[in-house]
Amino acid sequence: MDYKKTLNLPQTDFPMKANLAQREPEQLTAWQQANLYRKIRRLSAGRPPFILHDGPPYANGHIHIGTAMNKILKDFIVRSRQMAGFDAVYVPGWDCHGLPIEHNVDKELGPKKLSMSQADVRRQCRVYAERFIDVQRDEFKRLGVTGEWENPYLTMAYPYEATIARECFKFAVDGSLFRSKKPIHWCCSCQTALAEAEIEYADESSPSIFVKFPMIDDLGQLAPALAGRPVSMVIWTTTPWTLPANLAVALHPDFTYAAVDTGAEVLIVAEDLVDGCMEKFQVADYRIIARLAAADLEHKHCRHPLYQRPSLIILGTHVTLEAGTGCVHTAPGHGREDYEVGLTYGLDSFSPVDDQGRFTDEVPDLAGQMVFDANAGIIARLRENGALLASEKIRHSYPHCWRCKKPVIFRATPQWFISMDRTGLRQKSLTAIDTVTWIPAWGRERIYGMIENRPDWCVSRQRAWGVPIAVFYCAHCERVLTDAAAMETVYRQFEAQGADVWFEKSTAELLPPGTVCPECGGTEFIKETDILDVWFDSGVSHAAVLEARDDLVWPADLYLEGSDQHRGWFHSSLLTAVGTRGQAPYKAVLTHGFVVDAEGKKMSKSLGNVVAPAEVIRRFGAEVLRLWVSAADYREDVRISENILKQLSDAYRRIRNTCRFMLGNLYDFDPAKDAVDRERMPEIDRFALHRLQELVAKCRRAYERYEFHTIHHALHNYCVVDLSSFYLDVLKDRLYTTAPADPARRSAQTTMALILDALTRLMAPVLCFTAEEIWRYMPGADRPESVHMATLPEPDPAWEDRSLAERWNFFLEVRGEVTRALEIARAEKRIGHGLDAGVTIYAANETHRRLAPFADQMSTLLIVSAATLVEAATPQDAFKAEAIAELGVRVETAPGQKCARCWVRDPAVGSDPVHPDICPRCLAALAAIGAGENDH
RNA sequence: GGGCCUGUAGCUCAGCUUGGUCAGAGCGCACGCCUGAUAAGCGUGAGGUCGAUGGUUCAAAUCCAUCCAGGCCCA
Repeated sequence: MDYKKTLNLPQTDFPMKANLAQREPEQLTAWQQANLYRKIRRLSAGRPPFILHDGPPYANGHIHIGTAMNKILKDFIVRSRQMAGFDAVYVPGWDCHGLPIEHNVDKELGPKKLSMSQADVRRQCRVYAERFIDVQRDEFKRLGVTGEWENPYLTMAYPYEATIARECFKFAVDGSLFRSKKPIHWCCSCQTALAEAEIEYADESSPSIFVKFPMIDDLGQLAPALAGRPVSMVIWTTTPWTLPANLAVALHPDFTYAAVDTGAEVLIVAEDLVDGCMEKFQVADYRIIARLAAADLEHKHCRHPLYQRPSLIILGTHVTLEAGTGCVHTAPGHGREDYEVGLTYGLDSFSPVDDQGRFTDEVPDLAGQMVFDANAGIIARLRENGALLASEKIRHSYPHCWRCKKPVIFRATPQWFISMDRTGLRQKSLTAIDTVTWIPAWGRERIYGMIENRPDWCVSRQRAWGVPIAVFYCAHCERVLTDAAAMETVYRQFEAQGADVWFEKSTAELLPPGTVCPECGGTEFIKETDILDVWFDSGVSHAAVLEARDDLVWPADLYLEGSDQHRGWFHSSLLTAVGTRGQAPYKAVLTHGFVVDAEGKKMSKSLGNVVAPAEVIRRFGAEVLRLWVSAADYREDVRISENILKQLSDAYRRIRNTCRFMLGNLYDFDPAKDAVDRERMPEIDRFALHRLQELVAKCRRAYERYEFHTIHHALHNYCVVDLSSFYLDVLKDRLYTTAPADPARRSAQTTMALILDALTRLMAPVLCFTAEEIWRYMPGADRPESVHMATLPEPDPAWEDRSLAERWNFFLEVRGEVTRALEIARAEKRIGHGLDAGVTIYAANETHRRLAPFADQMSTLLIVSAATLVEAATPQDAFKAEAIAELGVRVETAPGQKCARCWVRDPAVGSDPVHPDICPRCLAALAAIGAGENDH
């Protein structure tokens, strides 16, 4: 007889092979058709909100692996908070304005751009951004990320643009917004400001000159040897044309400066550079007559080499010994570092150069000359004055305009700033930082240091694609118009027609008639045409999104971005919120690291180690990508490689198969009718469920703390260690060989159903596709239609039993010793399958006492045919346990014949005349099934 | 050059706060078993001087210093 047909072997259509790349899109479509997202929203009405506010990615190009990780992490949080009982609305956003898009549009337009108005160019930029929002939206959805994809926020949406303008105006009203000159890259040929990204570096030949700045103050007090001597600071520069704008000479605070007597005069240079300089100046005979600390020279004055005006000696850490003299010519209007250091000494950003690069009337002797052309004349004048110590040519890397390829200059132009200190923004922000939970905690130090030290926020850009700094200033008194009612009429127009109206309409058309300057009574106003830094755009998302939408709350519960955003979005959001509302816009800020390659190196095209999310999805599925995100401790940098993805595929298959096995054994189980009460369950089932509670508790805690890698390891370990290699393995005999409705079998099924239910819910935020797939196959009807409408399991105290767990954990240790003994017998070819074996377990004293309760189920639990517990010392020839005292194992071939049905060896096999090849246990099962009697 | 952070088996992670059974887990690998989870399942085993070097201590993966490698942000 074929007894196999009388067994309850697993049956399921749940596929072993996931075929993720193909099936995931089908699942996404099914969710969409079922309107799952809306159902979840309706289901959550009235629940407490949990708002993760999305930091907007830039609407340009395809998503990369880092963006994918960021969005997947957000999805874990949104889904797990949703399933934890919150109403977790997630509104994704896009950052739409800014230079990269404007550049790409420029490239696409080519020469056509020249004939287009700014408004036309802006329209093209808008179309471009829309295109990539669609691309990225599809890519994000493909990752399984849920949210308001049909209703995202866009920084270029008209109401959003109006909010940007209004928030900016608030800074104008409270006096934080001011204009000041600051040096920027400027192309004299294109007559335009250039961003760093628009600069190309190329080798250029420049003058290299060493110039004396005679001391005005006498240094006799610092060094008697200098009293009454002609003393000069010596500077080096490669841009002689900036000398007319010189206001200071900078020294490094830590360097020592040498006063070098060359006979006729005394020159001051950094001590370490004396010999090199003297060689350059062709001074053979010299000696150091004094050494001066930089700090002692600070605030002294020397004289400008061309004009009768002083130049201040200042200190700055940007000074180096790599070239020159260690004394740096400082023109705050013509250099970035010069400007920064100038600010701390209150120096003016003097920049007597016009839009075309010609000197202005502020330099009468050079007025009208192009700066580069002026170099020769300036050098000649210096030589005449006796101020020139050396002059040569050098080739060095110099910035050029990306468009016209001509060399660019640094030139101070009027820019708009938000002051960090006029209204106490810095201090208020620092205070606000400590009301926020920073995860990891060092995030607090990082942003605190940045806010503490940052300069005023330069918010103006001389570009086309952005939101204007929508303010007017009085043509008469130059003050910013702060008439809120008048300005509100402008912002209403933004709301209705977009910020484009600012560029399309005249001042008179924008402002209500009769608008008067409250300061001076003037009636003429000038419209500012600079646009805002895009960091301001995204920085006010808390106002444009959190405050504006009824289903969101201010402040957000959480912001989550890469650690670079301490300088970026966390930073700009903090400043705009504190400046206008006095509080941080977030309760907590979570940061993740960057995705790096197998060696921990950053990804770059040149290294060829870039991993594209689309490629990972195609080969492994989004689910494996999600598993990768869940497995890593994202607070540090996260590695990705072929090997790592392979490993996660294996882990995925293990989890999937474990669930599939349980599904296969639940094919005839109806929880409503067949479930078994705890009181009637065998201990091992109760132990499995106790362990499940521990798993649930651990995962809930980890979700709470956003520690997803803990969940991944716990889930995987539970599937492998608790289920697959122990509980489910032991269960097979009970599930397969007993009668279908045998209470023991029903108990096993009850246990598996409970485990599977909890497991599926626990994995749902991470493995959103697979959890849903399992959910559809699970037995029972009393369940939400989607796992994503369900809640996370909670640890159920009814299933907890610590003393039982303690007993069983000890038994598991013993089991480990027995498998070791079995392995030895297997290696000696005495047994093959474990069911070939009969074991005798020798235990004494305490060990025996703890093992005794397991005596009569030992063979089942060890999956051997016979197991006898003997209270005795371990005989010499038996296996002696190492880790457990007074425990030994003897392995022999089990007595009797192998039952043809259950494969367990039993001396009683053969005793039944009708079924001579099966055991009494199987006979009873056959009787219960009602099968067998008429089958042969 | 500065600020913040990281460095435990081939891989992903525990352990480090509160120094002394703390050198662990799973995967992978090797070998074996099974063929009633089968492009599955079970078992056993090998693998790390805890980035390096100094120091503190009776004792350091765990505390301190320096260095090396790497990341983010500035310059």
